[in-house]
Amino acid sequence: MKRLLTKILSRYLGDEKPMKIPEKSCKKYRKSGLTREQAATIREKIQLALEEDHLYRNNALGLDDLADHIQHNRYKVSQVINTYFSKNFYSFLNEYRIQEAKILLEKDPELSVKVIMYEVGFNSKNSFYSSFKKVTGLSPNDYRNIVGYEYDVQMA
Amino acid sequence: MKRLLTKILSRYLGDEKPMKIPEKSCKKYRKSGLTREQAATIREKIQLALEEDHLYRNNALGLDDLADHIQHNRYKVSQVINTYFSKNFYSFLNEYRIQEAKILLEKDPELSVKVIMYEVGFNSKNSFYSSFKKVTGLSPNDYRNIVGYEYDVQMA
DNA sequence: AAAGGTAGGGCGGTGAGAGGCCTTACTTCT
DNA sequence: AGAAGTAAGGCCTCTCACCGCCCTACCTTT
Repeated sequence: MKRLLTKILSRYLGDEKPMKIPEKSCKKYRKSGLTREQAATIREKIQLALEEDHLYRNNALGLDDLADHIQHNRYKVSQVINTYFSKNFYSFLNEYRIQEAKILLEKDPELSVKVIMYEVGFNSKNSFYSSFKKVTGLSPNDYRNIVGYEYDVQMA
Repeated sequence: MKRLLTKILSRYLGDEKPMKIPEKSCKKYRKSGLTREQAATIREKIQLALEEDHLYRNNALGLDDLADHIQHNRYKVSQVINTYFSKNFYSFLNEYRIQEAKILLEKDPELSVKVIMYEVGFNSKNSFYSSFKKVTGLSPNDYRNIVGYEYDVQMA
């Protein structure tokens, strides 16, 4: 348990997700024929596709599939993700997966890590672990334990 | 008419379409994860899509649509066209269009060039003319006249 | 005036390279 | 022993910058 606490101190503090909005992305838009309005539309559709339709649960989802789903050109979809969210496609996609994984880890302690991994759209342990660590700074089980611990603290 | 004859002499002679098969394309295949068997499969599907389904008549056809139609990754489809047929997507596509245009020009002298152009999948004069010239060496009307002329000669 | 033909701008395709995913195999922890 | 986590390597997808084609609009020819 001490080990976990040191992990909290070293990595989990101040982890409130910067979620930085790009400020000088307008210049980039000029490079291709993508208007700001169109970019905003595409952005919303992308978010709907993931948040409402949970496309990320499809473990074979690719950029083409997403572009298909929202009926927009793949180049533009890629560009919007890159410039607006400052991420590449997979990083963007996986954050949704990890987000759901975190919820499942907290909500249902009986679910194995493996089951959760498949549930949220990953196919392999390794991908899941590395993505999870990249986002949260912790491995899935550590995260589960720490969230449980913090929950206890708040109760006390 | 003299002008047409000089055009025949200068550009139309020996126009029997080389149709060169690529010989050293194996090297390129190694670069990506595309096996020769897969490439052959994709190649056949591409040809079926165009020759049987006449996809080229769709005036908005893009690489993505073709890839969708035959259910293969767009990069692989592109690679097969590039390496196997030694052409880029549009050149490849347009040869099918021009091929049908030539037939229509010969078969039905009443059809206007514009109608034929739309019929075979082009949207603009310019694209049609330049593509047609690239393939046949002549403009559509010249081609029609020359073919008619040669036909008359053969009759005589 | 209508058909044939020619020049710029934007979208789409291309190719090389980076980075992520997946597989296999190994180590650690319970 | 089984589940969790890590590491290395191959394959595949995405990305970025560039190039080429298609389209709009304007001349030229008949």
